[in-house]
Amino acid sequence: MEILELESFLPYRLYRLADAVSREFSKIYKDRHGLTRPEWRTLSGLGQRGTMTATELGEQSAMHKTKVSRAVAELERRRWLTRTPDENDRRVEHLALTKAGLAAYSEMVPLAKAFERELLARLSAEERVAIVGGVAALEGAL
Amino acid sequence: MEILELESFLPYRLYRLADAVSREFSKIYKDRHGLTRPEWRTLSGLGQRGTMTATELGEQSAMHKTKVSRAVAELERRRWLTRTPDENDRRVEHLALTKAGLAAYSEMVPLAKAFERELLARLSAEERVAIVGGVAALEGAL
DNA sequence: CGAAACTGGTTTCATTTGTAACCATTGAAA
DNA sequence: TTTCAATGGTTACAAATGAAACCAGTTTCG
Repeated sequence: MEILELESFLPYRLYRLADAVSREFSKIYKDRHGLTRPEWRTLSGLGQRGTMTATELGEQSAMHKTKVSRAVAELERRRWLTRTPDENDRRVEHLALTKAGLAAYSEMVPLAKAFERELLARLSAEERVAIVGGVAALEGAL
Repeated sequence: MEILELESFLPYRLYRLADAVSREFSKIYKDRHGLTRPEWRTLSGLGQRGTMTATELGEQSAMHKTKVSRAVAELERRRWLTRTPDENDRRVEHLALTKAGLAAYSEMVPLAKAFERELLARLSAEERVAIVGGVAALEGAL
């Protein structure tokens, strides 16, 4: 009978790896500020781009619109972001971080960068090229 | 102010990639048999190894014991696996697939392999080496 | 022995998620 | 211009998850 070796099956390995990395990284936003992953991505997206609509946020950070909606609601509750209705289309809201939101963002950015740097630092130069290039290639293949 | 580019941030890219691949792959076990990921992993683990305890399953497939417990309960409900109490330690149960479980497993294995093959087929030989090697390297770094 | 401490596995409860239905508004078509 | 499809965003509900408490059974060690 034909057998599948789970440990070497790419979808499984990829998922397990991403899960482990993400779990480790989540400490930065979870332990410090009690953010969920969608909330972190929302904060991060707005910090990076300045202002975005919920739909744009969903596209940029690969989140379903319900996740975006809930994350935005929570960040608003914390007064980390504000909504500004669009002039022309009253369905649309432009989101932007408040001072408090920006403060949290700029506190976490260096930590995030350090995390990535230290992760990659455990690899050789060739391995770094391999993982980054390999991920890019697979992304492109989808 | 320092900015983080989410789109090129490795933890994010890795997670998004794994999520996309996993989502696509899940169709094989979800659409066909209505299995969840933990259930699929449990089936797969037992199909591969023949017999395992819940704890071993958790180690092999990187699942929390509550996930294993629930997945095993569901597969048992379907009569896809049976439990046999251990002779010496009455806390332990040895799990094994029934005929029906094995049938489902051997039906899905070729589909899983084909999925992986077709995914990798979209890459060049160098890219394949890169992704597989890169993933292995990062796994090792954790 | 007999009281911890530990381990395999299940259950409970709160939180997170996904799907689908929904509301309001806009754009296209008749 | 009225109707119908599409779009931005929220909500309701069911299912999946994680953490911690829990229930046997086992081991350790005074």
